[in-house]
Amino acid sequence: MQGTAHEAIFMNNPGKWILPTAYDIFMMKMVHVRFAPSPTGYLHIGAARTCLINWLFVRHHKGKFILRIEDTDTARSSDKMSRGIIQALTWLGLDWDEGPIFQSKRIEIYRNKAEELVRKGKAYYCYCLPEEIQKRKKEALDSGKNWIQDRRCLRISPEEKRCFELHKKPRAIRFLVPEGEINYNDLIHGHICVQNENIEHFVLLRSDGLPTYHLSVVVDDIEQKITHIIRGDDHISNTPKQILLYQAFGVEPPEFAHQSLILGKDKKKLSKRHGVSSVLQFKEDGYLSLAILNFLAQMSWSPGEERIYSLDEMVNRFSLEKRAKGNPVFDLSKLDWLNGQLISAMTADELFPYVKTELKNANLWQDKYAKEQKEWFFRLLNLLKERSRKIKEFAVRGRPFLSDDFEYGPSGVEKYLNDKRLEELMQKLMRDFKEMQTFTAENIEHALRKRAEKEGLKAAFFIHALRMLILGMSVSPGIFDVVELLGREKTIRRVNAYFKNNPG
RNA sequence: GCCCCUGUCGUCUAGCCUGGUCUAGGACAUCGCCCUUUCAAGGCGGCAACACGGGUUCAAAUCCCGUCGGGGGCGCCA
Repeated sequence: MQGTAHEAIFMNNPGKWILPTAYDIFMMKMVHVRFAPSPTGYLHIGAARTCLINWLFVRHHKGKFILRIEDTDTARSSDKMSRGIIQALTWLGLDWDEGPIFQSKRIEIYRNKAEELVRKGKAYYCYCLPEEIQKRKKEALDSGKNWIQDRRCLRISPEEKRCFELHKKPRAIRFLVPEGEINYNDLIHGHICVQNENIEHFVLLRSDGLPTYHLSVVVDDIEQKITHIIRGDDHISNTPKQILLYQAFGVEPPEFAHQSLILGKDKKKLSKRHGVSSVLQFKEDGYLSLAILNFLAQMSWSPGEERIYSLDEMVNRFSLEKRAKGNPVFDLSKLDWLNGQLISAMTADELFPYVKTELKNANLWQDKYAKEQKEWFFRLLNLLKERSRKIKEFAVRGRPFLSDDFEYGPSGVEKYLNDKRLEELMQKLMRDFKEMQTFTAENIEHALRKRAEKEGLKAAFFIHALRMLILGMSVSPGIFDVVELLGREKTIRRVNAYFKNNPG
């Protein structure tokens, strides 16, 4: 009933309608979706994308979003990683309505469910050691046979079994895969069919009493009334196993949607190997969360025009059916562009907290930028934002504005500060600056061009040299704005200081 | 080896379901020009793709079959 009704609503298949009760309608409309990371590492970019897709879907359908931490692999999971994942999600702005629910606190429940399946004859005890199975698997494969699972413990004699139990031989619980085939309709891929004979008798409960992924995920998804499971393509082959489990528990399976996997440049599934860092590393590197979100969302999805979308806009436009099936390759150049677009479009006010953090890290921050020099500081932000692609660049490009402690770029010195008459000419320009009534960009430009004309030189001669002298770099915002912002006194002081320290 | 998924410019994608309007559109990157004071930004332009082979059809990127390529899975990991 549930599945059919969902199909009717979400697959646009009105032919399948049957009359639901009021309760059914309520349940049908309430989409329950979960994001279930495993805290065996930081939240990496692929997982963040999965979370985003789930989040967009559930917000679009005004459902409930559950965060579940799948930490049944006690050896590899850690609290620290859980906290890191939560921190990353918070930074991205992907909020949840329930949880985090830790599976490690529910072990007893899974254990009982596994035993229940054994009692029902849908699962069985397996006394094989993992090493034994591995050996048998290798032998089968080496002799050219296909290996699924030899189901040895299904056939052991009662005597043998009694003996194993007597000696307390460790036992796991395996699922007894019935004959037949599994069909399901993937919301992204369409119809998928797998023969049960190709599904191994997978383990539900390990010999140490801890559940495996398949068991815990299905038990939780049932209990938490998950209606849509949206995850990576790497789970496609797990889905039939899980559907089998739903059937064994007598529950209608939810809808499944498997989305493409992000690939590295070598076309392999993106992983730590590719040096692609955690979500939080992107934050460190000066990316804005909205840029990351746009970047991730627009892999396998095209919301329309090529631009930045707010989360609300993405939520409105989102649809699983519009998702592309092919695996996208991870390429930072678009992210950089997106980030640059965002920065340029931000107001100084919006930029302020980000840049403040960055400047603090670079030891360039002073409290006066938030107080008496706030207006000046905002002017600086507006000048720098046009040509910045990452927040980090504000510290680099902004340094000579904020501190006298900066370097002179050697190639720029070589190129623009080598003229024999430079000092003399610059002193003349500085005199012009001193005589100026109001020190504005307009007046500065006028004075500089006039000076150049008098000396029979191109304005560019003064412009490039002046930029090097006062900023130490050959790249900056428009020089007249720069000089105005830096101020008359500091400009003259820097020019003089340079010649004093570099005589001749 | 077996099973499943997938295949449009270098990259991200639109188009595919509902064949003709596709000499395949956009964006990023790249190249060139303009603007100019450097770098960006902006404007204009260039390069660049339907994996291949069969079919169906008056007509195929679009439908069917096959081949090849790519990815994922085949754990007492999740």
